[in-house]
Amino acid sequence: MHKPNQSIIPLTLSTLKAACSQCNLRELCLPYGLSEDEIEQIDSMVGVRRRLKRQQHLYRAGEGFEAIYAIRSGFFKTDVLLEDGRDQVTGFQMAGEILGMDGISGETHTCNAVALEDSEICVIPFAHLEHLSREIQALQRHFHQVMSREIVRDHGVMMLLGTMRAEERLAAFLLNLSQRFTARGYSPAEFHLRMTRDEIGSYLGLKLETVSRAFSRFQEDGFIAVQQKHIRILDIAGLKALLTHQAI
Amino acid sequence: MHKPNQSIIPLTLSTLKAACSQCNLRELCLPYGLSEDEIEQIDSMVGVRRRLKRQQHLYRAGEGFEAIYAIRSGFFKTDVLLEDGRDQVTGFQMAGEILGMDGISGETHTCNAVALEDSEICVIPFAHLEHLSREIQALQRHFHQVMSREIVRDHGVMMLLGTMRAEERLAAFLLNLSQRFTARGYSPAEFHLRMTRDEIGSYLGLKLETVSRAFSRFQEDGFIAVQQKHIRILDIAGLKALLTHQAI
DNA sequence: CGCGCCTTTGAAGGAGCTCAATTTAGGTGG
DNA sequence: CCACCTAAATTGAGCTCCTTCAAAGGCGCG
Repeated sequence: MHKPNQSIIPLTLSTLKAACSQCNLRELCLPYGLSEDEIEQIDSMVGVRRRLKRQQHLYRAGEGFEAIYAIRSGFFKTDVLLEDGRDQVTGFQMAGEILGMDGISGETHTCNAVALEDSEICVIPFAHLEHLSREIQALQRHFHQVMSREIVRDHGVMMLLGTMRAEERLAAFLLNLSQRFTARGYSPAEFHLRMTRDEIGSYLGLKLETVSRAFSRFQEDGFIAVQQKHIRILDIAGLKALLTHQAI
Repeated sequence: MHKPNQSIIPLTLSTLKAACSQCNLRELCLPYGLSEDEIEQIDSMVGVRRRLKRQQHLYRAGEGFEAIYAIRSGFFKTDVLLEDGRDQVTGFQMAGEILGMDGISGETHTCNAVALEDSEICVIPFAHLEHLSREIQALQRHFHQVMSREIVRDHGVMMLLGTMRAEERLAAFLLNLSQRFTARGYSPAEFHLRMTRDEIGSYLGLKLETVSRAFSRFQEDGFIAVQQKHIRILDIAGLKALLTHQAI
């Protein structure tokens, strides 16, 4: 069932134990206030870990759905394809976030998930998750919240795509990244983009040239310092003002 | 807790019995193959019905979340608001569809739900739903699928907003409505739009004038016949071709 | 029957796209 | 370790599709 080109970390006693109870991303993936007992059960829910190299697919649209995935380290994008070849990046995901929920509704995944850097994920067989969340109320609630959060996030993207101009979209994008990096203990102001201008553009409904121009404009205006994929935010308030002070 | 201007249909024994087991939308709301016993349990999950008049809010962004809602009859829109006043319609919902899942992630709803015609909804207290889906596996699975379907739908809208030109967006919109009306036993080719050009435009990321022009263009080209809110699709294949034969 | 809201249509303007050329960075093999 | 090579990013110029602004027409509701 697993791809030969994806390295599987076998479930020894020690890696098993480490699955969730030892994981420093626990507060991102799991609810608070679980008992020792419950955490042990959840540990056993995580089937295997899997490492992916940059540009490897975690899953593809059309593949059978069996599990969802928690990102332990690394960075992903998800995208959907139209028959005529057009595609759209639907999201960028980082450590502690969940991938694969698009597959629950049908038998198969509806989008592709691709690692944008070498990454490690925890495989959570979905049948097992459903079984456990019938037993552990906090887990059930948490999973529902994770799915709902994805819906709310999508609404935000729809708002961005539907009503914002190019520079507002990019500002919103940068602020969102900054906030998520911060939540993971990284600098809010300085980070490396894992994706290309083209991928940013696809996500934001813009062409890569427009993204590039907006970056340059932000730099001229002193909001950020850009050097290729390296971003330093110099004026967070300024970026936020771009969003609220609606330019029509 | 309920709004004084919303009529509540009290839960008498007869309305209760009618809740799901007698409902002709059952196959849209609920999984197949439930036992008599399970359906009875689910019947009891539906708290009350509520009628809403055109333009009434079912819930508003910021209101506490307590229940999700199944549309028994009528038509709704959901929209999100930005601080600066811009808003975006995130969806149109019809009979058999579920509203309110945006509220699960936090304590409160994140969007507004407004009836676009006189409607009737079933209130499903969320705590009750979670309780029951811990007992009835098919219900649990079904609810997960409903949430996942919403995520997949949102991805489709993102694709539409991110990559399609105006006429493609409108064609996709009409085809989607047609397909959903068909699934409900209505004509695939002839229907009344419940929303204004402005609301369609908001949903599609276009201005109302652009929507109007695209309607006129479709009529000129013989794809549809429009008279205000009344739509008759004359050439479904033509509309579909607009989507796949990517212009550019 | 009149008023307001929704819709349609026209004309001009602009934001972002397309096409194209150049620069830069990162990876690879000698 | 350096030179090469290719993919990614930047920047410019012209164009296009959608928006904006404006005015007129139509439908529904009180």
